[in-house]
Amino acid sequence: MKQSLTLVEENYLKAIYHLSQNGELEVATNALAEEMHTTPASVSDMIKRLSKKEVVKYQKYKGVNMSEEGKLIALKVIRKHRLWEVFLVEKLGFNWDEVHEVAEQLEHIKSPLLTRRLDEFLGFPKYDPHGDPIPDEQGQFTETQKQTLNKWPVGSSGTVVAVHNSETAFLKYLDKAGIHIGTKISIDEVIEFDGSIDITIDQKKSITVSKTVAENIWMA
Amino acid sequence: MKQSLTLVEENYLKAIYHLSQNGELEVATNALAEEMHTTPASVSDMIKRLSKKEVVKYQKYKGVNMSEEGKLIALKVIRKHRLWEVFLVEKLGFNWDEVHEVAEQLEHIKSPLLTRRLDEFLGFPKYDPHGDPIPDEQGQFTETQKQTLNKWPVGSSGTVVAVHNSETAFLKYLDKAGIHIGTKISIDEVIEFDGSIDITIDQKKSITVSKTVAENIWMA
DNA sequence: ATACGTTTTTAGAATAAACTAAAAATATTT
DNA sequence: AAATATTTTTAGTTTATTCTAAAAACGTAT
Repeated sequence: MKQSLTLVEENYLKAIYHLSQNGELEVATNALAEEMHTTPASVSDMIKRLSKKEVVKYQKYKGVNMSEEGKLIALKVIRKHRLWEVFLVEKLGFNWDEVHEVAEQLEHIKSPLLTRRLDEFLGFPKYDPHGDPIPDEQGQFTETQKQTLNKWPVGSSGTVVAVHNSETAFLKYLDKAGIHIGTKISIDEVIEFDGSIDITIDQKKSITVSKTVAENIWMA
Repeated sequence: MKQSLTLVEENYLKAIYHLSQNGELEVATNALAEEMHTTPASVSDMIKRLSKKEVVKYQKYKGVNMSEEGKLIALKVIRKHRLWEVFLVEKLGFNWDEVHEVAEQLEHIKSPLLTRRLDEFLGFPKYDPHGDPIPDEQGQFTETQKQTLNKWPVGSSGTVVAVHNSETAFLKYLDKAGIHIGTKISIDEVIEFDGSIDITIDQKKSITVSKTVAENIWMA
C-alpha cells in the first residue's frame, strides 16, 4: 500500500539508508541513535513503528535493514534533497556550504508534480553540488567509479568528483584551498607518520592536506 | 524574544490574520475552528498556547486578536506562500489552480536567506498569481483599491485584479470562462431575483455568473 | 562457562496536537 | 428576567515523538 510517512520517519529511513551504504547489512541501534542525535531507546521505539509499516525489516537485538519499499522511499527523499541543492546553488546563487540545512527541510515537501517539474527546470541534472548522484523517479542512479583521495596512487593525478561531509567548516576549507568539483589534483607524496598528503592543485598550488580531509574528497 | 512556532501554530496565526481581515476585531473560536477544519475545543487549547507565547491577545469567551509580533509572523508566512506561488507558476509552469496545496507546504520552510534570494530570483514581484499583494520583509504591502464584482456599478467596466478562493473547482471554472487576472469585464445587468450577473468578457463573450462567483472576483 | 561489559529493549513520563463529551458562560427570545 | 439556544471552555483520552532509568539480552575474556 502507498505509505505516507511522517517527516521524522522519513529522516530515520534516510539515516538507515546512509548507514547501510557503508557495507554493513544490518544497522545497529546505537549507530542509528548517534546518526539521528537521539537516544537508543527512542530508536528502538521508532524501529518498531517502521517495522509495523513494513518499510524496514527488523529482529530484536539483531539490527535493522530496509525493505524494498523503504529503500525506494529513502531514495525519493534523497532525490528531492539533491535536486533542491542544485536549485539553491544554480538558480539562487547559494554557496555549496549553505545548502544542506535548507535542503533538509525542502526534501520533505510532498508533491510528485513539483519534483518532476523542478527536475525539468534544472535540466535533469545527474549530480548535486557536492558531486553526489541524483536518483531518478524509480530510485535508479549510476555511481561513478570513484575513490577517496587518500587511496589515490602517489605520483598520479585525478579529478575531484565528490566531497563527503556537508559541514560548513569543511566546505569553507576547500573553498579557501581552491578545491571544488572538477578540480585536478596530483598526489605528490604521502607522509607516513600521520597519513597527511602533499598535493598540487590545478598544476599550480601545492599544499598539504590531513588524512581526515583526504578521506572526504572523492576522485575519479 | 524571537519565537519559533510549530507549523500548526503558524497556520493558526495565518487563519486568525485572514479572519480579522474581514473587519472584525475579535475572531471567534467557532469561526477559527471552521477555518482550521477542527473542533472548537482544539482551538481553545491552541489559543491558550499562542497566548502564552504572546503572539495573540485573548480573553476567555471574548475571542482572539493578534499582537504586533503575531501579525508580523503571519505576514512573513503569507509572504513566503505568495512568493512560492509565483515561482511555481512563472518558473515551473504550474497552472494557478495547482499551486495552493504545494505553497501551503513551502510557506513553512525556515530560511530568511532562501526567502530573500527567491524574491530576488523572481524579480521582486508585487502580486501573486491570484492577484494578492506580496508583503515585504517588514510585512508591508500596498493593497490596490478594489471591489468585488457583485458591487461593481452596472453599465461600467473594470479589470480583474484578484480572485479570492483558491479552490481548484473555482479556478478551473474561471479558466473555462476565460477569466484571469487582467481580464476586462463589463457589467451588463444584475438579476434581482438571485443576484446573478450578466457580464461581457473582454468585449467579446457574454455570460451569466452566480452571485457566489461574483463575490470572489475582485475588480479595479 | 561464569562473569563483566556493552548493546538493546522495556517501562514510565513528558510535550504537542488532536478528539469527544460534558460543563460553564454568554446571547437571544419572549 | 426566565428559558432556551449558542458558543466556549474544561476534562479526559489518543497518537506521535521524545526522554531517562531500569531491565534484559548478547558477546567475550579468562
